[in-house]
Amino acid sequence: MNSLSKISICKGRPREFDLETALAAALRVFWKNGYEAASMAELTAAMGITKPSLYAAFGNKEALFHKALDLYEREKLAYMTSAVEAPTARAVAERLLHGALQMQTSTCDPKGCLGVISTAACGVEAEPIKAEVMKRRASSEAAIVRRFEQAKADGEFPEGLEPAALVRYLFAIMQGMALQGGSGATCNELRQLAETSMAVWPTK
Amino acid sequence: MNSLSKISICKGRPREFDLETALAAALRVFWKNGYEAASMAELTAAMGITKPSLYAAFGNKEALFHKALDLYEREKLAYMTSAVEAPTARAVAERLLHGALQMQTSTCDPKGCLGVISTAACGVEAEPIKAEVMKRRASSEAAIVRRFEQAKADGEFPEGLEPAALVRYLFAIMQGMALQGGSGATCNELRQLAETSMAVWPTK
DNA sequence: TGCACTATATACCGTTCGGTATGAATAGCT
DNA sequence: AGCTATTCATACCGAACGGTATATAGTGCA
Repeated sequence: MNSLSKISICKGRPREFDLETALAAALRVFWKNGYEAASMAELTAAMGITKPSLYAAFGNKEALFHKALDLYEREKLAYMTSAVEAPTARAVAERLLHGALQMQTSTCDPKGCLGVISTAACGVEAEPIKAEVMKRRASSEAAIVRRFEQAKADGEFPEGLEPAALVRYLFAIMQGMALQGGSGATCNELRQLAETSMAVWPTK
Repeated sequence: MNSLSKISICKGRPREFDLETALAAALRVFWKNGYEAASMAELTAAMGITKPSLYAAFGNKEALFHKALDLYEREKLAYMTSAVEAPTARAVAERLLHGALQMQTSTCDPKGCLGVISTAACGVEAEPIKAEVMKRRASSEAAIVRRFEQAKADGEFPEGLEPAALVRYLFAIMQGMALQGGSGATCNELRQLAETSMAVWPTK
């Protein structure tokens, strides 16, 4: 009878662009300019679609940013979640700094960090964006803090070093690296920064 | 007779606002929102003057920002120039971190750092702003590098630590502190960050 | 074929942006 | 007083902003 087995789903005219490809293009624009400075005109130009298509497919500018942020976390911030699996706190820090360094020295991606850019400056209209990014960063930090508490229980840290403080310190370095990377620092300079950070990493 | 001792100078109608006060108000707006997100409407409202008065007194938005940046460096970044007078590299770092900490924990100033905010994200129109801020930061960094080279000659550093790399590392921490301060970190958290940084500072 | 549905392209919406023309108001100078 | 110079307040400029109405084009289904 009614054969709804076939995945017809869509009755109307099929869209002429690929959602993921367009989203990736949007991500690059947000990444390069930040949320507010990324105009709909530049976004649609980079995505190769018109404004009505964008709004039909992604909702509005803010919803588009959220989906781009999802893609960013999924593809570019994977090293953060995998870093906690390192055997020691020092190795965790090494993986994090190495991952951050690779992000900034990649030749095919924009410089800087989307998260850093989005929380640094914003007008009133971008406050919810900033809040969302801060929330996600907090959950990333929390995961590393838990890992470092384990490391402390394992006796990896000298006296008086709190895991939460050490994570904040480590994240500050990575944020500074992203900032310097976005401000034209060379690969060598950033590598020196990562190496210096590891050179002073506390040992028991 | 002709008493030109009095500072007459100007013939026309005297301006009804104080230049320095208005500039300080503008600085706070730029500091809070960044260059692009600070609209002329918000600036004039905070400064208590109208748009034509602003343009007559300061030129345009970009010139106003430059003058606000001058004020910022003069009043808020004085600790950077005085830090180099500290007796050791460690003391220099301590002063810098302490100064940065005080900036972020001040209750009467906006959070974050104007320099960090201005270099993090910007559209094409703010590129010259970003370039100017980067130039000024580079000169600040250069002064600290020179001081650390002296410290290295004095044998204050362990083997293999380059002054330039150490300065970049230190600035990354301060930039990260400014970012976290602008993202709602508490005073205690920022103090922990500064203390952790000093706790791991390299000793010979 | 004709209907229902969706994506497309163009042209437009109201608002806000940075920046100004204009005329009245207020001062010093002669 | 009268002239000149400068500031003030209002109202306005063209351009760009995020977002949409509308009409056309392309698909699956009956």
